[in-house]
Amino acid sequence: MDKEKILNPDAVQRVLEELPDEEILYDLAELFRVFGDSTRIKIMYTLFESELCVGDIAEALNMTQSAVSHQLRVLKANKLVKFRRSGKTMIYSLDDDHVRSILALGMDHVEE
Amino acid sequence: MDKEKILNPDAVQRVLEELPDEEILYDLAELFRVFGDSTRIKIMYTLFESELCVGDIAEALNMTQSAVSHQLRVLKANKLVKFRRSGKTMIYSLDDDHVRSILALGMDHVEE
DNA sequence: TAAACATATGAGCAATTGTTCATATGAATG
DNA sequence: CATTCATATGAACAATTGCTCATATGTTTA
Repeated sequence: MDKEKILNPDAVQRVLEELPDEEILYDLAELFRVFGDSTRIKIMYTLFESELCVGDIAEALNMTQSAVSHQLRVLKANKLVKFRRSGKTMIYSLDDDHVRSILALGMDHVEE
Repeated sequence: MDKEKILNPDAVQRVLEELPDEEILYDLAELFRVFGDSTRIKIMYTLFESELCVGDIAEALNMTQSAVSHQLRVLKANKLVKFRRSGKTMIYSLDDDHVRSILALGMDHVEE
C-alpha cells in the first residue's frame, strides 16, 4: 500500500500557494479541450486567412454540413469564432488573435 | 437534403492550398488534447516553478499516486515533462518553455 | 405564402478517456 | 538477499465526445 509520505513538504506548500484557483484551471482545460480535436483545428485553420460560410467549410474539409455546424457551435460557445448573417448564409471568422497565437505556438512545439 | 453547393469556390480553393498537412494538424490536435484535461493542467502548474517527485505532486493535488503517474506518462509521451532519477524517486519538471508559453497564452484568453 | 435553401439542433451510437484497484518493477537498506 | 519504498503498469468501468440521421428554424424568392 501507499505510504503517501511527503518527500518535500516545503515544495508542496509552495505549490499550493501558487496554484491558480480551481475554477480558472478548469476553464483553461476546457479551452484547450476545444483545440484538442483535429476537426476543430481544421475548421479554425480554414478561417485563418478569411471568413467563410458553413457550406464552404464543409466543402473544403469534405465534411457533412451537420458535423461542421455542431463543431462551430462548440467554437462559438468558447469565443473562438464569431459570425455574422448575410441573407440565408452565416459567415464565420476567428474571434480574435488569441486563436492564431495559440495555434502558432502549438505549431512551434509540434514542428519541434 | 443538402445541396452542397459551393458558395465561394475561390475561397474554398485558397483554403485547400494553405491548409497544413493532415498529419501536422493531427499532431497539433493531440498536443492540445493533452492540455485539455484539468488534472494534467494542474500537474503542469505544479511544476511551473520547480521540479517535484511523483509523491509530492499527488500530495499537493490530493490525488492517487497511480492517477498522477498515469498522467505523467501522457505528458512525458508528448514531451511536455522530463524527468531524472534520484535514488528511488523520479523527479519531474517541465520539458521546455513552450509549455509555460502555451499555458500563459491560454490563461490570457480565459481571463478575457 | 409556398417552395427552396442555408444552417441549427436533438437523439442515439460507437469510440475514446480518466480513474480506481491490484500488482509489477526497480532501487536502496538492513 | 529479503524487505521497504517510490513509481509504473494493466485491466476494467463509468463518463464524455464526435459523428450520423432526421428534422427544425429562419431567410429569400417565385
